[in-house]
Amino acid sequence: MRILSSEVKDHIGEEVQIEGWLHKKRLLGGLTFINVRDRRGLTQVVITDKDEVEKLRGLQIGTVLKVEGMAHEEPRAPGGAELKDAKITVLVPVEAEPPIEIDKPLSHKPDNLDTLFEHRVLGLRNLQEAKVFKIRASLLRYLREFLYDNEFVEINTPKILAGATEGGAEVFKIDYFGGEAVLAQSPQFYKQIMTGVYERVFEIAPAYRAELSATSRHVSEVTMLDIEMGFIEGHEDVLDMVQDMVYHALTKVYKEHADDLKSLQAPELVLKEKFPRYTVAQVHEMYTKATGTDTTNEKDLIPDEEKWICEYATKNDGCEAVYVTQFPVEAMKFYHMVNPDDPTTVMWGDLLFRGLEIATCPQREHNYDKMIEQMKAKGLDPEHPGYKYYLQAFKHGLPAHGGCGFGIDRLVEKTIGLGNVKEAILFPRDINRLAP
RNA sequence: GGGCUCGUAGUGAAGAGGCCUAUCACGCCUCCCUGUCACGGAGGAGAUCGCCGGUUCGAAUCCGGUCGGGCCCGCCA
Repeated sequence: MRILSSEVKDHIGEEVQIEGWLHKKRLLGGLTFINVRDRRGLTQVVITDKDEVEKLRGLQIGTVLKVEGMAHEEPRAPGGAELKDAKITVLVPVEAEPPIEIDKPLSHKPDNLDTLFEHRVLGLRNLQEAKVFKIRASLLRYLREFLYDNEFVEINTPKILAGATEGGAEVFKIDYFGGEAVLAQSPQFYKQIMTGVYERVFEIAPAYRAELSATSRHVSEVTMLDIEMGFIEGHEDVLDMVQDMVYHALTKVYKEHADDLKSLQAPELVLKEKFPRYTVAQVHEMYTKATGTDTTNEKDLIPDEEKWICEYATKNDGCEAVYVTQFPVEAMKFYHMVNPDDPTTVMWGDLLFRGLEIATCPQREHNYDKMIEQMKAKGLDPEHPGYKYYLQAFKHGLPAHGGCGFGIDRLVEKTIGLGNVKEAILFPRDINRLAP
């Protein structure tokens, strides 16, 4: 009967059996230590028998082993317990030398990322790399937990579409039984439609962006958390919900994974329950005044402003997450709602965290006639098949609603303090990488 | 798409016209070592210095091209 690494200490004085991967050998002559890795972590095994040590000869890191031995309490062993008088059985022999190191931290220098991803299959077995994706899983878990607790229904929408309609990013064209289709760059239309069913919905799914962007914050396949909620009383309801969700997930993860985050050298979390909010115009004005670079005519924030306002908010508001609201009407998409109190701005806020935009949170125009009007103003044809089904939902009644498109990869990157969004993705896809 | 950068054993780095028959660390192989946990010690194998061409008596090093990365901008989340 197999027990796990974390259970060895509960079986002191008993003959136990563990199974896992050979993680590290340390031969000290008459005494050999090996670490065996399983899903819970490492078990230290002490081997003194020459014949048992000889079984390990030529076997590389990654060998799948069964180890039977006596569980001993041992203060000198990691975790306070180890296996002694061990008998080793090789379940899957491995003779190939791993191309990268498994038991020492891997280089994450930008110049070495290509090697990191080239050997990703084995590099992910590195304990430090594995921690990144455990933390990612926890973030997703707590985001989901918050959304379920707030009556959001999890949905799945199609990723193969007839044509690009959301506007914005470039799309991938694919061959669809001889015809042309595109990969979804956002589930936005579908989630808005679904507010007509459940009021509150969310989806965690990939989105595909064919942008020729080669930066530390872009990939071709991203994991998006898309949220949409109906019957809002104003844009603030959306911002509050997303804020509370992020606060919930980050504080939980920082508590649960304190040790892992520390070993990954993640920054200390500086967060307030209520995130500071500044308008785009305010940020432009403050940034221009502080740096001398005039951004007052920019319609969006420039990347350096995103960094600057986050540093400003951390210092002055004690919060690394900050909302930038009221984007200028020049940047608006046809589905945005114009600010009723100020027609030069749109009900649209971006959530920034540690210098990077991680979510965009707009309120949508929900009035059918106004939508048609706004589409025509943008030169779009409401009769176009790409808009037909979408508009049907409005025609038959959608409440005031808004939501967010939330970049999971970027959240993981910034939570851990990584330098490139790709480091937060198991197998990243960018303009020049499609494998592994 | 534009600008700027970088390609040296499996991995990470040093070398910046001759001292290079290319150095170091990790990993690998052999040997020694009974409490290691980045174990330690001795030895060994492993690189046509991304590729092509040029300058030079001489090129890892300088120049041109090419291929492949990276960073930033634009675009975008």
